[in-house]
Amino acid sequence: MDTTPLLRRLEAIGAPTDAERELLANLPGTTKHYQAHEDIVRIGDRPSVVCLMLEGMAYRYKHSADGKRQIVSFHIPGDIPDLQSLFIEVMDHSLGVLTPSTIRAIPHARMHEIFDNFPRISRVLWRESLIDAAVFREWIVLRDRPAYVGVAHLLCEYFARVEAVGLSNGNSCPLPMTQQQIGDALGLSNVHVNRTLQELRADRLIRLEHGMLTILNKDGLRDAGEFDPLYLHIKRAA
Amino acid sequence: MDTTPLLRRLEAIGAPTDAERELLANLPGTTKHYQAHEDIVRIGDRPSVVCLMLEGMAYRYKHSADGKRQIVSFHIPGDIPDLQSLFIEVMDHSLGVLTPSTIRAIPHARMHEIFDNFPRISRVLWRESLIDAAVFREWIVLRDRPAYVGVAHLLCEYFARVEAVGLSNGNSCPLPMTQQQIGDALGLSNVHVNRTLQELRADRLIRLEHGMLTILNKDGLRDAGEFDPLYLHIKRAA
DNA sequence: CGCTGCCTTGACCATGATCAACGCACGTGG
DNA sequence: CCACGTGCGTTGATCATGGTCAAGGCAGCG
Repeated sequence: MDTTPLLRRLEAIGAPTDAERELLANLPGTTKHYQAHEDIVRIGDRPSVVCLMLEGMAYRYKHSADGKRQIVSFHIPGDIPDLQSLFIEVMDHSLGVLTPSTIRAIPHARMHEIFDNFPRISRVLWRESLIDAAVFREWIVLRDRPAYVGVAHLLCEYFARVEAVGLSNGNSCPLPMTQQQIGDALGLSNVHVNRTLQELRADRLIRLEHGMLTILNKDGLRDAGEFDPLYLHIKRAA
Repeated sequence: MDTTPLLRRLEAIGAPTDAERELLANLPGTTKHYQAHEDIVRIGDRPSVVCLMLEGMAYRYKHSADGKRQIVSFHIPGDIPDLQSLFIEVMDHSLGVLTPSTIRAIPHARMHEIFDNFPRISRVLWRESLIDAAVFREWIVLRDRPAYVGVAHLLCEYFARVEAVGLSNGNSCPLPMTQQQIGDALGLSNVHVNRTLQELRADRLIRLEHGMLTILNKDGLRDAGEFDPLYLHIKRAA
């Protein structure tokens, strides 16, 4: 079980103890694999486990009344996208995977034991859930910005998060979402996302081929996306 | 110090112990008053206290790059709008009040002591912060719906939350926001909010006068706003 | 009694949706 | 090895929701 991404977050808060490292290396629960487009939990479910992402990419979504899929977040290794199920019985949204993914399903009771025995882990996860909320706030604001800003911002945020868990390579990282899915996240049509990405390419800010994103001009993309990473509250290990 | 709204939430989770009631009646910290439009904390601040709303109404906001105010949440008595400052050093948004308000400023250290001594309070507040996030998710989706739906939804949500802490009166409650502020929350212009409210009135769904909202047709407003309160996870005391 | 903030109305305009069609790459089976 | 199917990206044409600008009304308050 590769829990490196989660360990990185713990390291950013402070040096993990041996007991904490031991815990992460031997997390209780069972490892599961999902095919692309499968759902992990659905709205209305009452889960008894939480999912730690080990590999792949997941997203949370709802459907609006007219049937459109609305993506509210993307999740990468190290995230626990359904942590809320520990404290809230019924799911108010669904969680699916974009790419073939591996997760660790940890029973709620085990998580509560971990909270009792490792208060620092509990604090890190509470903090993570508050950052989750900070990202939602940012997306609320994003939905009022023009498409060019929104797409650029999404790419900046995504890259920053992927980089923070060590899954980027220089200025490149995998970008497994389709243009349709980017649109579902930003409230744009796939057609308009396409045109916007073309603009970003024409402006020499990004390259996008074979599911790989390369940022050609980091400052330019940041400015285009009005991106200030403060709200991600990313800490780097000392 | 009237902590009835907060007590209601504790009651909804389970019968509070005498010690818990005692704690709520004598929360540490200092009581403060704010004038309408004053800010409690600002983006970039590093607060050393959290604010429990006792009276009035607050809101969290950011400014987008073009200078527009973007409201990301409204807060009513019983809320702790800046709970995140306990775990995240720097504020990534601002918190202000809409109406003259009374809050209890509780030092972070006191809050952490409470968490250590009253684990159930800690769980309730973690749960609250997750519901906070659920509301943000709903607002993300809302910003992709037509104005008529958005405004109706906002009113449904607001009324449900106010009712849950016992501050409504039948189908009426105070609605202290201006149309401009409703627009800042939904990403609409004040002009369009005005026209949308007129439609809702013409459709006999609401009455709105002297800062009081009256819901004339609850089912109708719910349908108009595509409102399903599941995401608020409101529990009622048994 | 006059300000000031908020609500209201009208005219015009732009961003991005929708609809429709085509291209293109990759995977699968004949 | 090629033919076909399918999912995704791309392009063009038309349209609508809601923004912007500008002006007036109205109520509460000093």
